[in-house]
Amino acid sequence: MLTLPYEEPDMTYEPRFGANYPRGSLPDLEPNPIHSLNVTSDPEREGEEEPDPIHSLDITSNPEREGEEEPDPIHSLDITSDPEEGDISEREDEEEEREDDIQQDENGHPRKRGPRRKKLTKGRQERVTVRRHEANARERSRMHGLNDALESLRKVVPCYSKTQKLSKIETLRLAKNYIWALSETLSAGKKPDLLGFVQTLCKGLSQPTTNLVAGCLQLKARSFLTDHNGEVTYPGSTAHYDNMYPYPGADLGTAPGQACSTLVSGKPSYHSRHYSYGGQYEPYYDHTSPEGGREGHLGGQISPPLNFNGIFSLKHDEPEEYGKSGHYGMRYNSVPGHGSLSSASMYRVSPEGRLHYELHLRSAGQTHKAETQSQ
DNA sequence: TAGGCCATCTGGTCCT
DNA sequence: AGGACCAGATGGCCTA
Repeated sequence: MLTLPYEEPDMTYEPRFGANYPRGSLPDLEPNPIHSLNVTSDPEREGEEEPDPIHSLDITSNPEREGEEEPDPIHSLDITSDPEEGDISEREDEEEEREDDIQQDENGHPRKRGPRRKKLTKGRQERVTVRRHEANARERSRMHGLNDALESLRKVVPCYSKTQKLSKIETLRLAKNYIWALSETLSAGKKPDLLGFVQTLCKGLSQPTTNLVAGCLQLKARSFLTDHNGEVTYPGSTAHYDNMYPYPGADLGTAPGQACSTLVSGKPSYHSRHYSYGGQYEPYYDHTSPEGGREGHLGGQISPPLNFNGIFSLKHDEPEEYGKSGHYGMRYNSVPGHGSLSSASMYRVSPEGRLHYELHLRSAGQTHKAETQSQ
């Protein structure tokens, strides 16, 4: 629901292997044989489940089989080699259990020929099962780690709510936009344009996520919606701009009405939304968005314009306060006496506490306290 | 009920 | 050889 087709050029691709069988081409499955581990295909064994035509184990690691035809497009169990085959008694055991090739498949077509199948011994079957279970556990653990990292990411992107979590894909998109927006701010070397910042933040996000971010940022989503082409549209009134965010004029060192009046009076457009914050800065949105607003410049490459030979430092205080409220604001804080804009600070504000993010730009000859703060 | 999102299982490939 | 990584497949849950 949250996810809309994003601007990834093409999400479809050629699979590396033959795993993507058209579902229609598969035989009808039992109600739920899906993930069972089938290590035998002996149809005579009573009381056992039907082999899963999809996920049954197919171990064909015998290098001698290279170049042979695939034994079966569906992963039927076919264990044809075992590194431990040197054991004579086991070999005899296998010889007994070796089954003749089934001459016909279920459709009456002759089966492909290949190495004669042999059934698993109990011990080997157990080993296969154990290895599979271990691999499953590792995979679960790996995915949990991935999800943990994603959760960490959720907490540092501008909109975080425990009650309404961003989906994975939206989290990544928002994070990318966030990085982009911050990078633009840094590369511009001037105080950020709030509206533009939020617009960049919401580029390509789904409507629900845009609304969520808007809610978090106390903005009206419609004021920075983008159209189908990724262009920002302003559907009419701008009257609500001045209550989009509680503009911290004091924090910015400008009169409260100063920047806001620019917001209201100026018809903002994505390419001309340069608020004057005192009028001392040149327009800096000469390029646009993470989503290819600069045709021919990035050539489809989506990467933030981070330069300056600088680094980010993200100071995230009191994370436990985070998420206590679903209502956050964003404000920017100038540092008195830092007219050079070597440092820009940004807050996420909740009623309970203020989270202070400081962006420190280290450029030639500049040293900032970020370096002295523990990471 | 359809669609989105997610967790999980699974097997192929790559890497150490 | 074994683990990591990846992507396909599937079912469950939730929401509009």
